[in-house]
Amino acid sequence: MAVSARRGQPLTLEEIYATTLRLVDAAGVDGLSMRKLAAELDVNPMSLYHHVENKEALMSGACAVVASRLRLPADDGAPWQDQLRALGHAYRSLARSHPSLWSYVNGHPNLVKQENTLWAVFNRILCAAGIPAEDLVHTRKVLYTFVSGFLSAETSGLLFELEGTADADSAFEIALDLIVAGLESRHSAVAGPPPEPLGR
Amino acid sequence: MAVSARRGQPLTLEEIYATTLRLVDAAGVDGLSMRKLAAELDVNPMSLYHHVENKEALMSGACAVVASRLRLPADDGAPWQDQLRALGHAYRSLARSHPSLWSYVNGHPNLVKQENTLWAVFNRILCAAGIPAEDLVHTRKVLYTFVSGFLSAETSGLLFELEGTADADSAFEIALDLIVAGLESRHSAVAGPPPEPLGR
DNA sequence: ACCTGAACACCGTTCAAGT
DNA sequence: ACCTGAACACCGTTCAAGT
Repeated sequence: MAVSARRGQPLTLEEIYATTLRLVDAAGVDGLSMRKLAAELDVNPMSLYHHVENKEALMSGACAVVASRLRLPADDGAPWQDQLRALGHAYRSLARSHPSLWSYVNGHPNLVKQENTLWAVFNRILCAAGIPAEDLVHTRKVLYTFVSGFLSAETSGLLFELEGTADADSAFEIALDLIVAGLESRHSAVAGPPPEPLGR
Repeated sequence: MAVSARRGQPLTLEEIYATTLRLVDAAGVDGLSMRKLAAELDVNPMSLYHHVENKEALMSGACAVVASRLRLPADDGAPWQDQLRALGHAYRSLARSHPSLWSYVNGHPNLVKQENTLWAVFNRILCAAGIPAEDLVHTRKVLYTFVSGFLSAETSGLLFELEGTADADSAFEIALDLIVAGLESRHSAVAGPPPEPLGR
């Protein structure tokens, strides 16, 4: 055989990550091992190390594949409240696409480095909400932890059932309501014109 | 020897959990194994199984020990805003007492079952905040995920430095500000003196 | 270039045996 | 009652060897 005794074609990163995600979705992160992954790919366990440095890099790559699928809402001129909610929904649908992976990375944040594009969109919306520049970074971080916390609880099944989504759906709306209301009352928001920085 | 060839006295659950917490604090949850714990206790690895069913039960017990140390603020008649903030701070100090354990349980929520007393205090405060009964459960769950998310990010070092706590401290105040403001504006609050819109 | 087998240093856990 | 040693079925990873 030219390439392998067991497979007709060489391994690719794409199929490695795709199979990783399939296994994690099926059996959770604890149910994934290099050896099981290799078996699923019909390959010797050690072959994986020719494509991926180690298990941590494998997980990190799988996270990057998922993160790249985030569909950031464009700036359509809608009120910042609507744009913030749209961003929240986009993020939530990403988390729900791979629940086990998501609840895992929440405890291993070094696995994924957030893309600048997400922060840029987030900043733009918070500016439109009238958040003063000096509070922008802290406010963004806090809101990020809020929705991460909700999604961690949701994807791990802690507080809301994963099956009947109606409960979690309405809870997420309440979460967004609270965030929007909090931002509105703390900083007199201005929908259309550019934000005016005001002290607190 | 009456009890053991290596130790003068039998193992106790107290020292097992205390040593578990010490190891987890020092090396993280991944740095803990039944074998290392046994070595630290100067005991055969298999002796542990006489006191604890398995590793999951060990972790669950350690979590219960920590959770039992939560000092719930009493109802002192203060405005609900202050009581809510006090509850948040009590919870945060618990999380920060064992950061590695805390960020671990966030992804393994089945390890710890929340005590009714926490929910009872939480409910009382939200009632004082004027949350209608039909929204109470959802609102409580959402707020719980918010602070859990913040503390998960803090204890895992994702967004805030663990060393200089000033950054995380002020971020937590912003988080509480946002929550209080969100509750105030959504439901006309009805407790004690009128709420003051600015936190700090 | 890509894959493999054997080997190493770890795991959690079971079980029969010791005192 | 409490502890132990040997053993089993797993891990991630290294390394020299194969094509």
